[in-house]
Amino acid sequence: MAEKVRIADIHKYEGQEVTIRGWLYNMRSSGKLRFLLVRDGSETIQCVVFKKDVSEATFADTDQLTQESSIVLTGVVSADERSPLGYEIQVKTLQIVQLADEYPISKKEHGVDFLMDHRHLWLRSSKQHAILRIRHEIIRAAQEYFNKEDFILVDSPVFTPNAAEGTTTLFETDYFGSKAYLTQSGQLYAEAGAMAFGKVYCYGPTFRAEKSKTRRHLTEFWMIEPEAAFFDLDDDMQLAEEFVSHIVQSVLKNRQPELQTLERDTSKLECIKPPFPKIHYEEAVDILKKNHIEFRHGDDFGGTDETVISEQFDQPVIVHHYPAAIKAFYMKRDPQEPQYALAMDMLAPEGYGEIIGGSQREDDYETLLQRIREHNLPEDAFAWYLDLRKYGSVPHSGFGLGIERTVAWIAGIQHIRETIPFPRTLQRLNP
RNA sequence: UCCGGCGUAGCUCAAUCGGCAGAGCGGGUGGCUGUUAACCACUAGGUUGUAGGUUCGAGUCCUACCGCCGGAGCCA
Repeated sequence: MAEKVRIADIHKYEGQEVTIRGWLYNMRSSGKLRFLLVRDGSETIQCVVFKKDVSEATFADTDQLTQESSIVLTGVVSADERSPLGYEIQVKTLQIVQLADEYPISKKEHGVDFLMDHRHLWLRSSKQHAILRIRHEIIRAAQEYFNKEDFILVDSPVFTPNAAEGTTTLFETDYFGSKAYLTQSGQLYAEAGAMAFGKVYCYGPTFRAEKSKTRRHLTEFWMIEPEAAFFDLDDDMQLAEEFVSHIVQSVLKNRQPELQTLERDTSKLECIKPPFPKIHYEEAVDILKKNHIEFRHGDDFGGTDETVISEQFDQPVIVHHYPAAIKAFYMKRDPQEPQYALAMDMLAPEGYGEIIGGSQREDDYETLLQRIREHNLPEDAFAWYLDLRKYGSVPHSGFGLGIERTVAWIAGIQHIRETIPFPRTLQRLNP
């Protein structure tokens, strides 16, 4: 009985008979020869069927095979220079598990909309494999970093009774007769966690009902949000830069083949090491002025503005001290210059935009209550949040990192919709 | 919501000035003992997004609608 092996491990079995289980990626035939390209999720390998080496029934079976038919085959592993993997399998027996119907995704070009309609099948192709493996590595490395730094995972709820920030449109749902909203951030709950555990993070999906139609937007995206007690804005920025460089270096270390598949210029990633450049909002505005960009002082930066600012640097750049007027109610103001919030955004290089938004939080009860009133937010819904300022309030800070934008940047993908298995956008809820 | 673009075979596209709707891939049949998006021959496959209009004649021009894509605003 041949050992069942993953194709990724095939190099350990040269000269031995093995069984692999997978799907037919492609087949080429040449008279009495059949070349089956078989993938099993871990890798793809060419399997050679010689008519004289197999039974007549087995050889006849290969003629029926269609793209993506599921098969189990047994054969001997042999080294071969002509194979991209370095090995191929000389087939002895072949079992068809299921003969696939005509497969909609051919090896030629397809449009994005067609591929997205078949996203459940598109995930099988090599480019999507590479992207999602990099996504996996980014999430793994992010959790590894927080674990190493003694942050505790304290997840936030998805159903919430109120908006974290009054401005953004929320998805409304019926919650047994009353209204509930899908969360747009786990931050407020992470703050409660930080007061309980000191250092925490949450990781989960977040939802924005904004009608944004750009390559940087999804209606459902994943965010990882650390929050730490006794952290000021400087501590927060230092955490952010060390966290992001750990993620980039982990991808470089563990996902080289995937980066090559995507033809990513890794020299742009190798230089990502702390410290990152940190500039005041006013310095960022000066950069826009020098580049003759029309910009109204006091506004937030648009997509083009972000690109121009980030192009001045090889590394991600952190912009801090935004005008308080354009920032969320919970952000603490700078005591020296109260017109500025102790806020910071991290902009990814190469025009990939904002990947982190964070701040030091307002920790004074009266000030926070006043902000809630100024923003016309329901006081009773925030009673528990205000409690955090009544029972041992301390300076604290945190940030949120958008997973999909980070994947797009590190993997070098133009459009964010390919960085998540099943994207949800303004126009797409299926599959 | 606003601005711009595109809808032709299962898929990706072509069709000159308004004049017989085509190719490649995929499917089917046959051939080939080392193929690398294999190749060769033959073959099936169409309400040109929908509705109306102009014209001897519309894939092509006009109007409306529908769908999708890109960008702006807003944000991670």
